[in-house]
Amino acid sequence: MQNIEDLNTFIRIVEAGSISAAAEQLNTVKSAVSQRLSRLESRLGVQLIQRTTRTQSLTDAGHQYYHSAIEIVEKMAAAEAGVKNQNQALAGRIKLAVPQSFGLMHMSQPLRFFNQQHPEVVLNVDFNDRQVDLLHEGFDLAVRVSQLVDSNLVAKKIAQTHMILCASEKYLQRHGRPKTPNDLRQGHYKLKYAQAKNNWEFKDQQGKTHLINLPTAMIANNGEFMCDAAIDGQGLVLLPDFICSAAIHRGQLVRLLPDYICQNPLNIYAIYPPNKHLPRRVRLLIEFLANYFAGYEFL
Amino acid sequence: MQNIEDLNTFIRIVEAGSISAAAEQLNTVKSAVSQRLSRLESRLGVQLIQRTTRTQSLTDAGHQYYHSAIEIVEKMAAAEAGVKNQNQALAGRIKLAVPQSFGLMHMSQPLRFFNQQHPEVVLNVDFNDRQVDLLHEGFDLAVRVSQLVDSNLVAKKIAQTHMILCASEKYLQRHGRPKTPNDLRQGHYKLKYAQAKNNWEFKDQQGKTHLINLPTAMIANNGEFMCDAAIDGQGLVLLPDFICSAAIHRGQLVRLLPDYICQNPLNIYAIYPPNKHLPRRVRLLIEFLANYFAGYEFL
DNA sequence: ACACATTGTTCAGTAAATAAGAACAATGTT
DNA sequence: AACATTGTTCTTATTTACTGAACAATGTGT
Repeated sequence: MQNIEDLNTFIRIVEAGSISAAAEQLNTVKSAVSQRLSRLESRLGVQLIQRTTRTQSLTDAGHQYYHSAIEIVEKMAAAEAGVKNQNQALAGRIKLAVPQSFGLMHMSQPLRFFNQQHPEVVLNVDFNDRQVDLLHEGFDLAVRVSQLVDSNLVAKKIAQTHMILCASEKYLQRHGRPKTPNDLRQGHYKLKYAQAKNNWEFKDQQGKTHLINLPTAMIANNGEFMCDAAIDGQGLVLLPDFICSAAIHRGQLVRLLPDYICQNPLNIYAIYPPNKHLPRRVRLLIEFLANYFAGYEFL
Repeated sequence: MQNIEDLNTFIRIVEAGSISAAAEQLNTVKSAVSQRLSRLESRLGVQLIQRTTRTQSLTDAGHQYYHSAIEIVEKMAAAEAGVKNQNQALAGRIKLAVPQSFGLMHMSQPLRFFNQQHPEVVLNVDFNDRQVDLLHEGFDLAVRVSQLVDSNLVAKKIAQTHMILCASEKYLQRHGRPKTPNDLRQGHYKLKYAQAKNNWEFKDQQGKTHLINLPTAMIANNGEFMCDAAIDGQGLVLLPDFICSAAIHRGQLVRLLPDYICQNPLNIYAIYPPNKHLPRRVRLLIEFLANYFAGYEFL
C-alpha cells in the first residue's frame, strides 16, 4: 500500500508542471521528489507521467490515478481535521464524578462558574461516593478526597484540607472542654467515620505525636451526618474542614485543640486516565479547579 | 499526514479486538502494532482507543476516525487496483507507427493475427514514413527500418533484412549481365534511394570490399516506386529483400551478384519509450512481432 | 548550428523511521 | 494468590528515505 506523502507529491508534480517546481513547493530537493515518483510508479507497476527533461504529460493511468489521489488526500486531511478539532474544540461533554458531600458543598459553585465561562461544554456530573471505574464507565475525570491514590490513574492535587476536632457547646458542657490531647482520655466519646482508623493522631508544636483511642459513640460513613450528630452533642468528631467549617462559623460547633495538627491532612485530587491526549476541555477544567481551590478557605 | 499502514493497523486493532490479535493478523509483533497505534494517536493528537491490558474501547474520536480510515484504505486499494489492472489487463489501445512500405507489405498479416488472438486490444496503426516523435505524440510503439537508432529510446530488433542488387530482364538485355562488382563499372546506371550513400559496397566471399559508384538514372525516396522503376528497366537497384523479393519471385526482377553481400544489412526494430513500466499489451505485441519475424523469409 | 541553462535521474553517504525482541508492569481469571 | 496474557517501553538492528553532487538529456536563444 502506498505512502500518502508519495500521493501528495504526485499531485504536486502534476499541478506544478515539473518535478523541480514541485520540489520547491514541497520544500525539498528535486532528487527526493523524483525518487518519490519513481517509487510510486514502481509500487503501482505503472508509468504515471511520461517525461523528458523538458516536458511532462500524464499517461492514461496517471490521469486516472491523479483523481483518485486527490480524493484520498482530501479524505485523509478531513479525517485528520475531524478528530483534531474534536479534541481542540471546547465543545463537548465532560463526564465527571465527585464525592457527594464535598461535591455538593464546595464544587457546586466552581462547576457553575465553569459552565458559565464555557457554555459550549456540557458537564455531566455524577455525585457519588463509591469508587467509580473511570476507564470502564467512560468518566473523563473524578474528584477524590483521599490520602492515597490508585495506581495507573493520574492524580493532580487541586486542594488540601485539614482535619479539625470539634464538638458542640452542649457536648462540652456535659463532658468538659479539653485543652490537650491527654484531656481526651477521660470521659470522652467519639463519632467514628466508618473507614477511618481507630486511633486519632495529634501533633503538637514540637512535632510530638499523641495517639488517642476513645470509645465510640457512633459509626457512620457520611460526613454531614456525623457533623449533624456532633452538633446534636453525640460526641467529639474529627472532620475535614470543608465539612465542619460552616458549622463552626455558625457557632454550632467549637473547634478544639486548635494548636494541634490533627491527623494527616487530606488532599483533594482530580483524577483522570493516563491518556496521552486528554481533550482540551478536560485539561481546562482541571486547571480551572486547581486555580479555584488555590488559597481557598473552607467555611 | 498519516501513513496508510498505520490506518490499516488501527482498523485491524479495532476489528481484531486487541493489539496482540491484530499483530498476528498483520504478521508482525505486538510491539510494532502498539507503536503504530501510539504514533497515529500522537500525530492526530487524540486518543483513539481507551485501553487497559485486558480491554479496549474506542473513544468518540476513535469511532469517528475508524469509519474514515476504512473509507480511505478502501479508496486507496481501489485506486491501486484500478491502475494496476489497467496495466496488466490486455484490454486497451496500442498506438503504433510503422513505415509505409514495410508496414503494408509485411506487417499487415502479423498485426491482423495479433488482433485475432487478442480481440480486446485495439490497434491504432499509423502508416507513416516520417520519424514520429513517440513521446510527444503518444505512441506506444514504432517499427523502424534503419541501421542506426535514436538515443533515449529503447530498440528491440525484431527482424533483419538484406540488401539485394537486382534489375529487370529488359534492363539486363540492354546493359549486360554483371557477374562481379567490377562488371558494373561499365555501362550501368543505378536508381538511387534518396537518403542512401552514393557508394555501393559489395563484400565477396573472402571478405574483400568493393566500392562501386555508378551514374544515377533516378532518385526517389520510396522503395516500391524504385522497385517499379527497376521492373520497368530504368536501372540497377539495391533494395531491401522485403521490397524486391516478391518481384524476384514473380520473375519481374533478377537477383544479381548473389554470391556477394551487398551493403550492410538493415535491421528492423521495435522502438518504444524507456518506460520502466511498459503496459503488458505492448510488451506482448513486441514479443509477438519478434517471434513472428524470427526465421521469417521475405518473398 | 552551437553554447547554455535547466531539467530529471542516479549514485553514494547519511539521517531518520520503523521493526524486532526482551523485559516489565498491569490486569483479569482460575 | 498464582498465573497467563496483555500492552508498553527500551535498546538494538534493519530498512527506508533524504541529501547533495555529478551527469546526461533537452529545449532555448543567439
